[in-house]
Amino acid sequence: MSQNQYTQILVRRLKSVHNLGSEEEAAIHALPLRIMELKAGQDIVREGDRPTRCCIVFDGLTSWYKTTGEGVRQIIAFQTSGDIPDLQSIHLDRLDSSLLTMSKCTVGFIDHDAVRYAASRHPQIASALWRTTLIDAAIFREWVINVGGRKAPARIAHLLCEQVTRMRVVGLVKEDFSCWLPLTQGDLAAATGLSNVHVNRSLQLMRRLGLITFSKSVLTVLDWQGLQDLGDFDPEYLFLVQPGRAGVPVEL
Amino acid sequence: MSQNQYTQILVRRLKSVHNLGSEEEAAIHALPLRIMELKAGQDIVREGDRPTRCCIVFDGLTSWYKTTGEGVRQIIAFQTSGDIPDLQSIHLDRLDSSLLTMSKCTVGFIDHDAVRYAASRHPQIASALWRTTLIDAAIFREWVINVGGRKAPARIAHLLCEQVTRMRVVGLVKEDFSCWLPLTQGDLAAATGLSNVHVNRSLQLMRRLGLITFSKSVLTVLDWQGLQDLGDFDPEYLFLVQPGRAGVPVEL
DNA sequence: CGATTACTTGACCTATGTCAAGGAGCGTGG
DNA sequence: CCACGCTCCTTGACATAGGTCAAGTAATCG
Repeated sequence: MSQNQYTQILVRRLKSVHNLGSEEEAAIHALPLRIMELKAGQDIVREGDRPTRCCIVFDGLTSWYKTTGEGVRQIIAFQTSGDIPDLQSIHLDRLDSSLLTMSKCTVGFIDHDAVRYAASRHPQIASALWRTTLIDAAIFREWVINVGGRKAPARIAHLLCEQVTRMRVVGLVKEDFSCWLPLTQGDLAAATGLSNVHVNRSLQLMRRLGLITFSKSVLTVLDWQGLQDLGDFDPEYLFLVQPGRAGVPVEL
Repeated sequence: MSQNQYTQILVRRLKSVHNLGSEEEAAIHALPLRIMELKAGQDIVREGDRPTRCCIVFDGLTSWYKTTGEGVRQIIAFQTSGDIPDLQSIHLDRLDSSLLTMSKCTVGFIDHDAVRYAASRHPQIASALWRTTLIDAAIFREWVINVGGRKAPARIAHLLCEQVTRMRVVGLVKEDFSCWLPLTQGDLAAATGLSNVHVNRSLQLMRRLGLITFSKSVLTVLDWQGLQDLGDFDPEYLFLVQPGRAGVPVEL
């Protein structure tokens, strides 16, 4: 894959978040991007780090996580193709959580300085990036509700709905509503604040209800409406734009 | 209180988040601010609204909340003096949660257009505002961990630690480590994802341990270290700056 | 002073966690 | 190609944190 094909993924993502002109597109394509392949289970950056560059996910799945004093690992967010996990590090020098590859990943790195320069030259880019971080925050808010207010099966269903929805937007869900989701039941447990065993049992319930199939990292949704109902899922908080309507043209 | 005294609160807050020059200060003082007094228990804005202005809290306590399909109310965040709860609405037109006054409040409103204009003229202000929303996001992340990964007493202790820490920064905690915290046990339950009764019992435990006193909306911390230990609290995620060091001078 | 709201307590229930063991799949090295 | 050793999934028995219900008390307020 050429450099240009990677930046194209970034352009598409940002255009789905905010209007960008051709000038801005060119500026994004001109960003100095370093591509890296990473194995599964690697920390990309760790809590306490002070990175000087941003990470962009092009392929694979990554997650933010943090460990409590009692040693419980809590996953806070997942990122797939097009996501910029640590965009916030442009303005928050110190990382408050760790970023982990959940699978083999292709990621890119861009120096903060380059991002800042592009943003200062192109207010549209700055707006797009800001809006991206605001959507991330909206997702965190929904996660608070998910782990704080829903029962086990609903939590898991909600999480799966979110993943499928976000992956669908970037073309990672097949016609038959199946997608590659490289998460173990233990990972789902860490993301929902449940135990391993209980996730297992809840998944069995969801299978018995005919909602999903999930094995060997392949999730298939058999009953999308049913899954959304179980998970109390309403995608509004993801602030997706209708295809064709390229974001809300808010000017700085 | 004069208009200027209110904008002064805003200036102080933003300067604690990011470097601002005298020019930027002047621009903030020039913002058209409308002050309002609100009673306790009022929705300032609601999920689904498309506000055209930002809200700033000058006095009292407000909260973001959302209600699940099963009717469980989950509080997602609290705001006190100097906080700008719905700053994100500059870029996200639709609100994904509702903002409620937990007490009598003095709030101010500034039109989005005015904020955008100030931000476009003064990159430092734009950076300060962006950084503010990023810190909010860091707090959401910590809340995910809190409700997802900690036991009841730890959750409550962590929440109280956060509130006390944030209020201390803006001078709302007295010498004797007491502060006005207008929350019922039911509110604490909604914020921690616990039941009313269990919050009651956990608070009793914390009192028995000699950590706090909490009655009639007055919280007194008797053992700050003990409370932090119980709550597994580390304030790093709040990105406070040492007094004197006015934020990290990151340029757009 | 009655009504309302918040707090407290006890009894009981259940969702979820913990522990432990077995099985299935899979990559690696001999 | 087998065998070992992973890691993950599954299941059962049991434990417990926390929820629910219900009633009573205390505080607050018009």
